[in-house]
Amino acid sequence: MGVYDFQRIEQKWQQHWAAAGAYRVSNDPSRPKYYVLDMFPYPSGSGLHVGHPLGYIASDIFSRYKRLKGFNVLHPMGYDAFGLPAEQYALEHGVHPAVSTAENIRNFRRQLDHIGFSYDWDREVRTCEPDYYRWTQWIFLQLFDSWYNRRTGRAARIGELEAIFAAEGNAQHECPGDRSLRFTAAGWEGMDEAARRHVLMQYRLAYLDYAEVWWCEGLGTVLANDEVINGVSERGGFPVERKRMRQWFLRITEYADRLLEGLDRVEFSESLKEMQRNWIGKSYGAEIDFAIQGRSETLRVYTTRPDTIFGVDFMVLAPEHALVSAITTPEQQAEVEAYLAYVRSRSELERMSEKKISGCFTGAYALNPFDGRAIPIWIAEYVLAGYGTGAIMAVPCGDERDFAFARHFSLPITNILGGQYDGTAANPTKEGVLHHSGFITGMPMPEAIEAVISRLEAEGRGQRRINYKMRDAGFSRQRYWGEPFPIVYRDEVAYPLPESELPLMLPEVERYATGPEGQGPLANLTDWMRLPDGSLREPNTMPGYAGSSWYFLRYMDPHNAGAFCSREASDYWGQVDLYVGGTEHAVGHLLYSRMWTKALFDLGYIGFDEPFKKLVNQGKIGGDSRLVYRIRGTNTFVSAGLKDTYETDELHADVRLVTGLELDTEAFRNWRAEYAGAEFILEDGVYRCGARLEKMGKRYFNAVNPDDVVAQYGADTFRMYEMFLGPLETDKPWDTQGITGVHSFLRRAWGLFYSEQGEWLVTDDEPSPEELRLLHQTIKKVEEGIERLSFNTCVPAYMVLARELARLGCRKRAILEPFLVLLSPFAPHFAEELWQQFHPGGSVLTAAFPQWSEELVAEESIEYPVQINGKVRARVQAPAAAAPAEVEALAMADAAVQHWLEGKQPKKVIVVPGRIVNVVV
RNA sequence: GCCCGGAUGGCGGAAUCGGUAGACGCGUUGGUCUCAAAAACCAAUAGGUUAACUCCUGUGCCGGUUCGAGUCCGGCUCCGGGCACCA
Repeated sequence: MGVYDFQRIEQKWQQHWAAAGAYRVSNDPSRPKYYVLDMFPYPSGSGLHVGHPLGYIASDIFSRYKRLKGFNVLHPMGYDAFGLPAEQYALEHGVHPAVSTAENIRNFRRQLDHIGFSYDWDREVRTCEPDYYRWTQWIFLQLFDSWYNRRTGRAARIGELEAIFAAEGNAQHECPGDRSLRFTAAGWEGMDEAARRHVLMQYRLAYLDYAEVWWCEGLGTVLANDEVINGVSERGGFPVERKRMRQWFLRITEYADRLLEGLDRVEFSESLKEMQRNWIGKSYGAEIDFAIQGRSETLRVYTTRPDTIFGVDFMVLAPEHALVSAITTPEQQAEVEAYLAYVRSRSELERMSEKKISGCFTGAYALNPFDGRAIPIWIAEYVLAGYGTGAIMAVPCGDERDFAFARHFSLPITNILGGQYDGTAANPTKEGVLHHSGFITGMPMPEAIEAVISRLEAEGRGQRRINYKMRDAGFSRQRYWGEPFPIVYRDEVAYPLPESELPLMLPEVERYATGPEGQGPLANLTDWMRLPDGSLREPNTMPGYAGSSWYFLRYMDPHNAGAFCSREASDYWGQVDLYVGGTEHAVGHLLYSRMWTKALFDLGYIGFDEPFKKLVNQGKIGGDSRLVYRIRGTNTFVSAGLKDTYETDELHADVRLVTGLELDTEAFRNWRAEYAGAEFILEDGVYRCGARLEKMGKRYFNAVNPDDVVAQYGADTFRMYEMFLGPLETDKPWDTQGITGVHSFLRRAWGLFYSEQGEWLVTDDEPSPEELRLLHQTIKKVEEGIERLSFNTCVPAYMVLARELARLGCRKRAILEPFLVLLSPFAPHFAEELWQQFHPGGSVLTAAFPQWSEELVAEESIEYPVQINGKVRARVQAPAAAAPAEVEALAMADAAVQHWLEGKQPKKVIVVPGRIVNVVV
């Protein structure tokens, strides 16, 4: 009892909390709620290193603090358990993903439990459990059964759309899948079931479409862009081809504007909002129709700069553009075909990374809609088929890419910028006046943009248009370990599975190999694939982000067998008040979950349309690697200081074999078989390692396991130290040495309560004003620190208080009891153990966070620095309540001040109450 | 190239509203204790200057606003992150 026996204490309280269900939380509408969420982990096989729990610790501290402040806090944890790594492990080792995933989860849980988190484990979710993915499938069906009504700006039921079609056709509701699709009520009436379903599919929020993928016959699989090099597969060198395959998509593009607008209503970091805005990539411009010389077709382009239309010197089509074959002249035929063959051989990845200037003239000419000038039409891979109309008007004097292209092919360049264009580089300015530009000559550019669009619209040659970079999200994976689609196909038409048949269970498979035609492994299960009535199942599965797009809702009502989450529960818990996680999900998970939330809101299932009110991105903890230097071709290692005299190879040594920089050479020999016979060239009798900061991870042998740290110093020290390392949001290196400072703070704090002999030292004496002031200053600092998530500034506040109390010999209950409450979010086991002495059978978890009082925080007297002409020359004491005039009088009477004034009269004296006296001479 | 961040002792960092720069911890140095070492405890620790009291310089660089700038404004440099043929 005398010394701080953290091992005994922590084990005792972790067991006690678990047994008592101390962190169980109920949906209690009579109490104010607060929802603190961590991004749930993917349970990988390698377990946690000290970088992983950083965000979990921060959110745990905040949760505990909010509980002490009287909130009913929802603080859950679960696992994002479907995904690729488990399936690859299955392929290589034959272990069922469910088995390896369960094993990994057990290991994660064991590690988490040692750190003393306050999760309500009764609410745990696992995305791979049928009770969970049943609702992932159900939400997918809601998206399938919905369309986005652009007139009301929200999703609605597909049945409503059918009624509209029957009444008036689609004139009021442009088809997002095919803008040219037009039909009347009579047209709808005339369609058969399959045709109608086909039309509806092009409106659905979850829809089926054909999309191009790389198909490799030799491997019998679809390959990702990065697996294709120079037209052959990276593995095996088999040829690949573009193949259109049926894939599911989410129509997230319909939500682009609301995803942008919603960012103004949430507290995310500016950089993260910017990432999302860039990803969505909204741009304002116009579509313009160019006539093609001698042909009836028109060429439609998208541009953000319609004002530069008189500077168009050539047109460029994407190689995949539908008009290419039609407009190519016989003379250019051979050249165009050769170019298309070249483009087809290049992967998307190469196309984007190499950025070669390449292209080919089609022989055709477009006509400028205003001055009728004939403009050559080229094809080039720098124009992307998937953006805008897949065709551009090139203005080389104003666009860098067009300029480079014109230079490369020696095309003439028209100057519409006057003196703003010098002929050596394009000038993309939007501030200037147009030259040689017909009816807009002399007009400022922003004005000209409007003038051109108005005229185009009046003449029916173009229209205002907004474009987005964001594409609809691919939702099919040719994989096994994911949610099966609750869909059946009859005559190639997709129908939803009835709700009563959910969940559609993921069937067992013998092997995880890809199915025929690039389909998922499920396609190998012919019995499962074909239903008794002859309809077919969907062989692919949903992507990893399906389950993670709504998990924060399930925590609110995790055992509900009748709904994904009752409206009652989601109305009570509402938005996640604080969401903590890494930036790696900036444009994936965080966009998808925002979209799903908006769709569920539109359909009336929840009452809010942004899932996360405030988001904090914790920084990464870097690893401090240790390097050893092996003389090339030998098994002899040379100490860092002497390495330059030899030719060496740098290798990583496990950080656990090194103290400071000194290598335990014996342990190093035993570490791995290849080093068993290692020899060492020492300096000053020791082997010194080199050091480098890099990512913490297995491959650098610099990962520090929290289990080891907790075993040596305890969970409370570990928690405090992780916070003490620096601001939550910045990247910072791990330094195992530094932990002793925090650990000895806890030991000293323990010493305030117990003597070394184990006597309880706390008294019931009245605290002195100084002691009260110290306490209240600390309460204030800690409260303010936690509120603005500056956990790193709280730890020094505790340290100063403990030091000062020790100095004063203060062991008074009136001070130490609130100190324990203050400390409990950071060091819960420590606080709980000592709290027992004050409240046997009670718990610090249910205490109230102490209030600080302005009166007690205030000093009796304040020391004012006195600046004379900007330099601090003296300090004077003044009563805290002194008015500025009194402080000034006291300062002027001070001998040191008079000395510095050298008899001169001050011109001006500024007294900032409580702060400073400034004298200008 | 574009868009966001950031730069403070030997190191991690603090300074919340424009008001004593360097809290707190690590490391280092010295001391106490010890046969010795470790641990623990105490003291010093931005740089320069001084026997000392002092004084000067100092928050990436240049300039500005202000009685007063790490903090605000203008112009750079470097580092980190994101996006990248999106017309």
